Amino acid sequence: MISDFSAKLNTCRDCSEKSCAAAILHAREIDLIRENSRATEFRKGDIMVHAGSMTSHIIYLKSGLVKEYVKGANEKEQILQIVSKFTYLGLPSLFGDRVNHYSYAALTDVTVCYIDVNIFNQLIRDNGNFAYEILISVSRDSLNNFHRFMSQSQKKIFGRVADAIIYFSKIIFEQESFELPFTRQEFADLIGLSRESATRVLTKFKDDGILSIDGRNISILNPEMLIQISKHG
Amino acid sequence: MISDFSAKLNTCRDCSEKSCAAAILHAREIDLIRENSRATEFRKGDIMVHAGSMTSHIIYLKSGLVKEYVKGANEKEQILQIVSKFTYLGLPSLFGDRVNHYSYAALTDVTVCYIDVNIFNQLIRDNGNFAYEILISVSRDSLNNFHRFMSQSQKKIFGRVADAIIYFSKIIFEQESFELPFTRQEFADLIGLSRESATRVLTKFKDDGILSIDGRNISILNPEMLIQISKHG
DNA sequence: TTATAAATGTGATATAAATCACACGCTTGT
DNA sequence: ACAAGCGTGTGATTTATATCACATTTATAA
Repeated sequence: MISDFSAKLNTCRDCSEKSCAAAILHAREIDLIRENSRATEFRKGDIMVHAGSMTSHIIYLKSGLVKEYVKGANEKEQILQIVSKFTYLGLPSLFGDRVNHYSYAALTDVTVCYIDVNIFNQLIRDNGNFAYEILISVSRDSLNNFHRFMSQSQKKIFGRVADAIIYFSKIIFEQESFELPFTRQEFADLIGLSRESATRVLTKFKDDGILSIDGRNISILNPEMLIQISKHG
Repeated sequence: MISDFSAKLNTCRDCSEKSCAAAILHAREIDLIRENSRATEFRKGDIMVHAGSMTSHIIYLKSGLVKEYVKGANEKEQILQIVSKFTYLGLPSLFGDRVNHYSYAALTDVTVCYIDVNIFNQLIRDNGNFAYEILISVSRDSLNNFHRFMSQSQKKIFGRVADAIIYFSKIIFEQESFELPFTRQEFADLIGLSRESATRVLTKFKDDGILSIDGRNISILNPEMLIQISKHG
């Protein structure tokens, strides 16, 4: 973590990286956040939160990409999702037992705000509209996780890789060309495959002219075909 | 569905089947619910909600057991969870696109209350404490789904069946002996197995003296062993 | 009751994907 | 510049679980 002595100077009121939910807050509520939050940064590769630790602050992601993951029994990593900016991390854990159920690690350099959980809870109780926005966010997450779950449990490896590529293209990067922010192993962990299988499918897609692949750089050449594969398998 | 002309007579204020969240509401808010809700019943086997349909009312489950499920590509059913009484159905869908993402079917005879979604949303916006309770509920659900997901994607069939048995014993029935409220096929659908594999594992557990099985009636004879199996794989 | 369908158990076989094994680049640091 | 170590591709082999096929039991209905 990079220490940041100017942190307390953050001015939430006109922060350009404010969340949709925070946009709803009254000026005095924003000030309450300002007085009880702290901006900081993480470097690519840093572990931000360990699963199992207690939550004292909620983390708001201002910029960068973060992976949400857990380690299973056999130390096998399952990546739950890639989180991009303007998102609160670990909301479901906050409203449960206050123990973080997931780990978070920075995939790129990242800037965040720590907000005291008691203040955050207070805002939810005091401002139903804020609570409503948070509910929307938690719900969207829940549905997304479910869709990933269905992809993993019902589709074969070609369908799953297709889903992952579509996910990056549409949701994360909003482009047909992008650079995967991680290794093949992590790509495999995201969709619950072995590294070798993931590789094999990617090369197959390359050979079939569906993708152009150069290391971590991927371009979708045939989006229709990709959608077909996603649907079928 | 059984028609119920006395429905409008429900008296939410002293309803003994009120949710934790509703217990927080003020008298006038409860009255608002009463004026905009309707009690009704379903028979065992009835489909209550079809995935894909629009949400106009939220369903509160007053008694009985319900399965939350979806049908995958190949018509293969994945059961997400068994929902028991005092639970709102389909909350994540409500705060998303208002389309039901899951289907619901009654596993037993069931009594429910329909509550107008606009009223429900209004209550959330007006009463942060109510919103907070709903958030807790959505979050708990989200974490539970995640745990089931991990069980299915990382464990082998013996571990998965063990998890399912523990789930019924601890969460649903709170007893070591219980009657499964569905067929072997549905049991398999809950943990993402083929019917045959599910059967085989159950008979193995029976032969090993871990369970006593008579049709749908199951008793746990060796809970420690079951936990061991769950942990290992 | 009898007939018909649905649910269940169980062996044999098929198969998708993991695992194993190893070669070939790239970094990275001394 | 070289060694040491990751990350990556690719073939051969293994394995867990689905699928198939069929017998048996249990429900449902006429």
